Amino acid sequence: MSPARDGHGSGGRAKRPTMVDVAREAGVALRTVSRVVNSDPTVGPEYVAKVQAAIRALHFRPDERARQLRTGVAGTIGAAVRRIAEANPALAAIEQTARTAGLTLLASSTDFDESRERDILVSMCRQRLDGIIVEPFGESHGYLEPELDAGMPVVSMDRPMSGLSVDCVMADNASGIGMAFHHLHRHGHRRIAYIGDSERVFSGRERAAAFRAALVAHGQPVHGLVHPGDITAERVAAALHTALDAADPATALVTGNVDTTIAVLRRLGPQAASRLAIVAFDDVPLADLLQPALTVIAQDTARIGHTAVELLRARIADPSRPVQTVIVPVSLTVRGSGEVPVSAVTTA
Amino acid sequence: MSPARDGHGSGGRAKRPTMVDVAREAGVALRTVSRVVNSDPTVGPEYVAKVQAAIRALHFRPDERARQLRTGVAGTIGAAVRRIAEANPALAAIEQTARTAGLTLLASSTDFDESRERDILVSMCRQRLDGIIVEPFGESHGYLEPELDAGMPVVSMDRPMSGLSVDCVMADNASGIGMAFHHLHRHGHRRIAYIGDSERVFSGRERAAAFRAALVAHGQPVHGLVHPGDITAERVAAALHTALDAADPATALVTGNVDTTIAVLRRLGPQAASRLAIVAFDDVPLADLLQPALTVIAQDTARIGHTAVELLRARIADPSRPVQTVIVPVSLTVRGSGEVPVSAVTTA
DNA sequence: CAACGTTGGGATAACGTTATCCGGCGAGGA
DNA sequence: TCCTCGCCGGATAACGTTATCCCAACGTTG
Repeated sequence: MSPARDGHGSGGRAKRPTMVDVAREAGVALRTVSRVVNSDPTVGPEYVAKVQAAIRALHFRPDERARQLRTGVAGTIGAAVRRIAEANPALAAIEQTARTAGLTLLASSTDFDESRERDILVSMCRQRLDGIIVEPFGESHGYLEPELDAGMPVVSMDRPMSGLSVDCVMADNASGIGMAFHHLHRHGHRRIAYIGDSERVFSGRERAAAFRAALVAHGQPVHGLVHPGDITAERVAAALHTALDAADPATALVTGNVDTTIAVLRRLGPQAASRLAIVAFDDVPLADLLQPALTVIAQDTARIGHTAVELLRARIADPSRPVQTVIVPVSLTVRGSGEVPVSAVTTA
Repeated sequence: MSPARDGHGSGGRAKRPTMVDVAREAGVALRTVSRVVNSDPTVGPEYVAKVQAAIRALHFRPDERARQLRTGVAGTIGAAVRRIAEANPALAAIEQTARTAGLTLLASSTDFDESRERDILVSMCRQRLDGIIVEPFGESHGYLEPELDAGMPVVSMDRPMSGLSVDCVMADNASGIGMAFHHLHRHGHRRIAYIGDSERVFSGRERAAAFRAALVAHGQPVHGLVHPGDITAERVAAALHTALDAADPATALVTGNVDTTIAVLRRLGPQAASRLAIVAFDDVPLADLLQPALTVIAQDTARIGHTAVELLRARIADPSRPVQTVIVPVSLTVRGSGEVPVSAVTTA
């Protein structure tokens, strides 16, 4: 019922006031308004007061686009991640760190779609953002090379960027898988299976390889125990069947990422899941409320996100600094599912 | 190891090519380049080819900021929600719908902080976005009034915007609470308690009021059964104590939002939780993996997000259209926790 | 008293794009 | 053959801001 909205006579859009309007209102030069807006200290207090009064009276808000066009800096960095709007603690850390550094964050979901990823990155370049953090999905990022040459700072997160030498921060996948394996091994398990993401994806490739290495290091046969692939209900079901319904069934399971973990738990159901030792790579929201609570290899997502922003800021500050890759350690969080003893299976 | 990155002699930033450079390279006028970039059909094919070749040769990318400054439209809408980077299906729907409409989405977390919310909204106004979707948190949004007058389209989501007449889309809180109550009542429960968000928050207020109304409608006493408040472990524990350890303990529980639900489940622990009938307002990720699986009142988040974008687009297209509030129905998802019989408690 | 730094504000040229206005050129009609 | 009309490309003025240059006024000093 506010009369404000449908005013302006009929159809005439209210033009926003500009600095010229403010200058006229304050009876002052344009340059002075600019100085006040940028809180330049060389303006007399009475002028400052006059200008600020005019700004308030006219409800003036400087146009950020014009400022960016003129100064060249955006004060904004982009983040192209697989999914915003899903639990993504690294993105939360990025946002937090960016905010602290006085940077606006423009986040977009690549949505596991290579062409969408490209659209987003190109769009971010067109917007002349100060830099981009990307969780790369596709395999060919050659189209970014001219952008890098033109000085666009880029940091990749979670996996390196195919063919491009950019700063990168990622978790220690190999150690994490090793820790998971050793934990289960220490609890007596000898037949340990792995189900994870496709080896087309970098992290899926690294984790599967690390698991094979762990099997070999412990003198175990690899056959039938390592199941990387697309995360579909059918494929996960097939992998579980191979691993658990064999003559010599696995008594423990390592899952390779959040989606795999959830698919496995859904497939197993509460009964079977509680009789199997499970260590999941990546922490899962509400993992502590499951039964048994989920033992996980947790990435230090806060540090990953923070590092990504700091690498980007360093690159923005000094474009010629050497390219750097940061590996962030992972940690084991014991909650119950990874400590299910071997005997639990035999009693089933 | 790519030689690309540290090139450019020493310290000289490679200046990006502009349309003038492209025009010179193509031996053509600036205007022609602009027409090609905007795919204006009145350009001869051989000119188009020449310009496109020059664009490719120079790796030219038009500067979006300049375009926006000139044309006035941003092609971008803002979303100020409580948390990106957390499960937020409505935000996912907003992003999806915006993308389909050819709009870029700029999402930011207000983070339950009123001053941060203000910063974000003002910043979005300064960026002259085409419109803003906001999940309002604070109580005073008067500072947005001049923006509305200046024609900034705003849509509020989940709750109305205090004192401002803007389009709004939200879930049917009252019906949802009513459905939850009736569901539990139909399963024989007579002592049903409610724990939810603070009544300072609009939805917390609406849901608590609806629950009180349901109690009254069923001739139940209200005392000791309705517990709105801040969502802290202590407060939730106290509320549970009041509701469950009374002389006439509650046998069923309605939780008022996701955070409350999780806090309640954490406090109860798996044993107690499985002996109590629970219907949660708002669906929870992995709700189906809990034991028992969680029965919920689910908002139609896809529709809410979609509607928010559509309301915004309609407002952008016609700023003088009447302000509209859309209430989106909720639905009951039966999974187990809401169907625990009364006897389960007495056997404890 | 004149010359000189210093402080603080005014005109004006960018930033890179789009849009308005216009002029050149080939074709069709008288 | 000349005029006019349609068509397509070229100079130029915006969009709203910041930054460069410059000058007026003031206080200080030789």
